Amino acid sequence: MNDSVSDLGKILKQQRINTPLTLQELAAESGVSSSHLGRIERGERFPSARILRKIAKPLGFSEDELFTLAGFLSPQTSGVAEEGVSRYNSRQLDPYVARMLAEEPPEIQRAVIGILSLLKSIARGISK
Amino acid sequence: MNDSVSDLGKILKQQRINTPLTLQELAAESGVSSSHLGRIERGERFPSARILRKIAKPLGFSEDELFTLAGFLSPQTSGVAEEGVSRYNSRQLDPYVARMLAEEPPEIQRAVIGILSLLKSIARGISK
DNA sequence: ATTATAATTTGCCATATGGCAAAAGTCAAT
DNA sequence: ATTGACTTTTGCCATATGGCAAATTATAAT
Repeated sequence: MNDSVSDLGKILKQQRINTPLTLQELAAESGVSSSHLGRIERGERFPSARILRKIAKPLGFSEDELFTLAGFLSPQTSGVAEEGVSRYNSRQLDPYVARMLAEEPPEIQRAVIGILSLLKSIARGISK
Repeated sequence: MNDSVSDLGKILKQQRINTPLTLQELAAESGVSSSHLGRIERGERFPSARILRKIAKPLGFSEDELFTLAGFLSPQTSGVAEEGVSRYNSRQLDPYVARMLAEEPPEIQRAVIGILSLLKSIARGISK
């Protein structure tokens, strides 16, 4: 299991909480049992494509997006030659992150960056 | 099992024969056992997303294409959902913000979103 | 036909998925 | 504290997936 996979549960939960929905409500809307959804969120089960597809709309994801997050689709273009390309491209913006941030108005988006650099400079100060 | 599902096997076999490849060769190239591939072709098993992804390239399919054939993706989704997405497409990601965030590793990017939603939920609590 | 070789199918099994119902937490209002 | 209404987690089980090795079935080549 790689990072993105173990993160999937967190992402799904965060999105559900944000929406906001309870597990039971999501279960009702998606047709997936709440117990299974719970296990998926805490990483005890990995959702199949069928399940992913069912929960996409209620959570406001596009199918592609969820599939990419789940590692079922490779990001963006099809046809990456090597599967052992182990290292994640760190110069890319996580699609989930992009989508979440895009929902915020521009001033909030920039404030987020401001806070981030503030935190980074604080961290730099501490580590010195 | 419905029609389209039982068709998938025929399609895959057709494509393999056309390529041309034997089951064993496809197995070698895809990393999926030939016995499993055989069962998939004759409809005794249904391929998971992981398996589909593995065999896509050797067979000359794009991932999207195979996923759509398998019924995992609804036909013609390219990131933009056709339905009630009013809440989401209204906004765009500031290019500057995108550039700054893209320089951070994925876990930081997601942490930023986590902090943002935390702040938002706190704010919601206050305003109530 | 007979053997050799490659290709496909089958038997068996280990593991993963996912649902249902019961148990365990949460939380507000007495 | 206790009740009652939700929400989440757990126990258990039925089913599906997928690999390995043996068995079967083509396909040639003497």
